[in-house]
Amino acid sequence: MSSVRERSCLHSASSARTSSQVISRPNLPRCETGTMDSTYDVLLDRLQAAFERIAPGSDPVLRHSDRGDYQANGVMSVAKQLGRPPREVAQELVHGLEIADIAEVEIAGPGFLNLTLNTAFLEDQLRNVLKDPRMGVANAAHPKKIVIDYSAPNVAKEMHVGHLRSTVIGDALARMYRFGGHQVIARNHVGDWGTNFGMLIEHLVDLGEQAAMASLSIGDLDSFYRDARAKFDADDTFKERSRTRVVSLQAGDPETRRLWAILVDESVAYFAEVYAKLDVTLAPEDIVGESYYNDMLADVVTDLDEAGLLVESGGALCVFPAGFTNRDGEPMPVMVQKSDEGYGYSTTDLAAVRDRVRNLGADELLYVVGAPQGQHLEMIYAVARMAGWLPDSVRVEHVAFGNVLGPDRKMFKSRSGETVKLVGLLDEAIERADAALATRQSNLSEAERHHLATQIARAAVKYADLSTERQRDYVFDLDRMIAFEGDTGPYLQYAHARLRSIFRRLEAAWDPSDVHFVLASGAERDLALGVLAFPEAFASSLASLQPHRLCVYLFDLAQRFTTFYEACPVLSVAPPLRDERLALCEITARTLSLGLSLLGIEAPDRM
RNA sequence: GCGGCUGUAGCUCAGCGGAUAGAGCAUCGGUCUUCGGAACCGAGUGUCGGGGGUUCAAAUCCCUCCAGCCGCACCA
Repeated sequence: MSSVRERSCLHSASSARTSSQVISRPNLPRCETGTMDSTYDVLLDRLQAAFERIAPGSDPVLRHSDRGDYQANGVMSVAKQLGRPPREVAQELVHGLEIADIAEVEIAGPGFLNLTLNTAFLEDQLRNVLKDPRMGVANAAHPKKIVIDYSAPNVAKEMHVGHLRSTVIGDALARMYRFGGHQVIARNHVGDWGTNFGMLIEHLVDLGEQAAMASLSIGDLDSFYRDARAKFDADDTFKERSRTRVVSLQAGDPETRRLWAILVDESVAYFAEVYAKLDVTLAPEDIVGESYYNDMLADVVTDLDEAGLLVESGGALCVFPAGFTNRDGEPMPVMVQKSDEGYGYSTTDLAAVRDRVRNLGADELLYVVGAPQGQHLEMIYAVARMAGWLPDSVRVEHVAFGNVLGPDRKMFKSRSGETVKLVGLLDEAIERADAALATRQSNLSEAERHHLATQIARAAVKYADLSTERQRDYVFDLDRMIAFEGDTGPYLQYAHARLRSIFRRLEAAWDPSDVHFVLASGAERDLALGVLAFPEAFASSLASLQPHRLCVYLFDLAQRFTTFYEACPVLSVAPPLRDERLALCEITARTLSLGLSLLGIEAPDRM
């Protein structure tokens, strides 16, 4: 029944954050170039050199630790491999480890290497970060071209919470890839083609162009679609007109195309409003909808035919990739041409793969699409590989995500059982943030307050979506996500605003180039270690295509800051110490701001 | 039936082969004449869905069972 392609599905579950251990990853992609090496990379280099001498190819398994700052867990497996006692191997490793200038090493337990970083080394790293706008993250040495398919709303249909997930996750990944030094090509695969357009265009004709445009331009897309659908189901004459209209559309009839363009233009203008409200980077030129591939479809089928892959089945032309069976155990088809000779979305998706690899030169294809599309995409990849359009050198990932659930833990629906409009949720979040701001004494103007409320609301909604592991479903709970305490976007913004406020109150100038880091207290040291872990968190988050890892890191950093903030006065202490603490604040503020920006979240200076 | 995802504290969730499983919320108790209290500190609770297996080491990998959600050709 639902007809327009629903790429971004609704539904899924979720999760939390914690202390620094979660940051560490084995085999992180190296930060290849840049003005400085990240703390993790420096440590890993030294350890790898020592491990290499004893067991070539072994992994030190470097992780954050609560026993030291870091721990290397690789000794035990190396010992096993060599058939020697682990402690003995650890001794030998430590003996050959050139690391005294950066850390102290202690062998513990069965053979763990606990590493405690020297203050002098931390100072070096902090000074580097202080003057590095990239906060220690290097640009990729080998930039790749990444095509990210995300958002994908449908023409003449409302954007709902499922589109929220695709849009927010896709946008965060796009920002992260760009920051990493890669070239991102965003592809907003808008549903602007297909049999539904017969009915939509006829409905437009019935309403009259002006009335239809008025209806669409106020964002009343759902009722437009619903009314068209109702007529289609109830009225055989209308149904017949719709079918005829589809044929005209596909035949390129100018008048039909003109009417179609009205629907597309009005919808695209509406999408642009939603994107602006969400503050996502998607631009009009990123919209490359299904219709774009229309002219390539016949060619796709021809290519498949020439490759000898086509099979006729029930009058339709299909490809049967190996390994996919239906509920009767029979092979499952990818139908590339229907029995009425029309094309379906599979053909469009194949054309898109071909276009993105062949014409755009993509090194990597990402599909930020709901989890239920998984099998479909797998089959598309399989056929594309069979056809030679998708070489092994091109990485393809389905960046799947779970559903957004309502309070009842079922698919998020309004009281009347309809899908929930995305703009409605955003507006409600803005209202709540605005009301909360209004209760605090502030000298903000109405306009300033509304702007701030919008920033907070976006942070609340986006962070709630991003901070959970993608594949899980999560419950959309506005109260929880907009709370200013706990693991929320507004909490992170607040931490940042407090930091900025310190600098506003700073009366005398301070010289960042002449700061000495003593890190005398635990809170200062913990904060320093926190900021220095940013490159790891970023690399891990990007490599796994899991923005929630960056969220977990930022929340941990914010907590380290507030602990520091309680324990360590900044402005009221004398210069050497004051400047050190100011520097820590400066680095922390910039790291929070940068990290949030990579998630598509703004960090206002005051709130 | 086949395939996919999920199952960790009262609730929402981190934990991606390592040492005593961690956060937030909620609860209880503290701090504070606030560099912005939208804060901080402390306390408690766990058959990591069950059962096998691999491993020096398993919430984590493999198998199996249970529960929930989702997908499986002419809609996209």
